[in-house]
Amino acid sequence: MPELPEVETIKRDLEKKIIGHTIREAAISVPKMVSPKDLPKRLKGFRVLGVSRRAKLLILEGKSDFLLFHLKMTGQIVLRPAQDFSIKDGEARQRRQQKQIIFGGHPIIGLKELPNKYTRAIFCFTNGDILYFNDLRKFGYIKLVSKTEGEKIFGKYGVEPLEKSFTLEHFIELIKKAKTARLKPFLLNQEKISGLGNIYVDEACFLAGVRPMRKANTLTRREQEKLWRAIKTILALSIKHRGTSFNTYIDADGLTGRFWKYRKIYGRRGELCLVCKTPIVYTKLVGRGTHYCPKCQK
DNA sequence: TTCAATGTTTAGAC
DNA sequence: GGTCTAAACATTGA
Repeated sequence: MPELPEVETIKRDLEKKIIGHTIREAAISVPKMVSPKDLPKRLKGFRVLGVSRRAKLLILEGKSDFLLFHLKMTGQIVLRPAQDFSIKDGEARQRRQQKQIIFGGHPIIGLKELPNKYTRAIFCFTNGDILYFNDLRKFGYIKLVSKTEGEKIFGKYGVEPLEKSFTLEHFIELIKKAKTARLKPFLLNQEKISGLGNIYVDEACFLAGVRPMRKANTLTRREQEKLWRAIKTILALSIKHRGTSFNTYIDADGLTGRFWKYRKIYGRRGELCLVCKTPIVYTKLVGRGTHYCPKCQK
């Protein structure tokens, strides 16, 4: 699922747990998802000094390197705290369950054991905590880069929509440059604005009352402003609800993303618009499933 | 069997 | 240089 709010949620949860901790050992099972090839060797003794996010990239900051995670469509990060062996068996299991924290990503139903068949990399910390990188479709990647290389990668991404630098003026400039591009590909383009994915593009367009297939340069000033505001509103709302989970990975732990319940348009194919009761239209746009209300969105 | 899925990159056409 | 499209990556489930 990982779009900006999901990665941001992971980032906020992780930084509370792993800053200052050191990787004792790393193991990878799908080499093509990882670079450089000798990553496990090079990660020995990697101390996490900070956790951050750029676009949809999760970043563990080391002394001289960045460890980058991209979860793509089905990536998932789980931190399992060290198990407490000092308490009795049944109790330990229960406590472990309570302490087991899911840091978002794609929910894989019915696979609660760790590691599981989708586990692509494992990082063991010296304090006993274990970080799992799971990815059903193997689209994601893990990359250890120097800080210089890292900055180069970050530089390719566009403005962060929740930062102050994402001003209305800046947004209007981008729209101007986008010319005849349709809103969907324009908003999905990470080099323009970074972090929006398919769900939030549909949601933002709905909130702004504009159709995803509108040409960017046909927006009125009023629509530009509404869309700008909608992007920030939607992202902030989703972060508040810990992002989007299509399903719950672990039941009743209160830690799964709740934004799914608040979505107004995405994934509601065939249902009625919550505002005007018109059937929601589903179509394909630039190869992506796209939803809009033909009455509310112009 | 066929289609679609939360992301990104690339190739080719215009 | 830009934009658009389809395809590729790999897997599952409806």
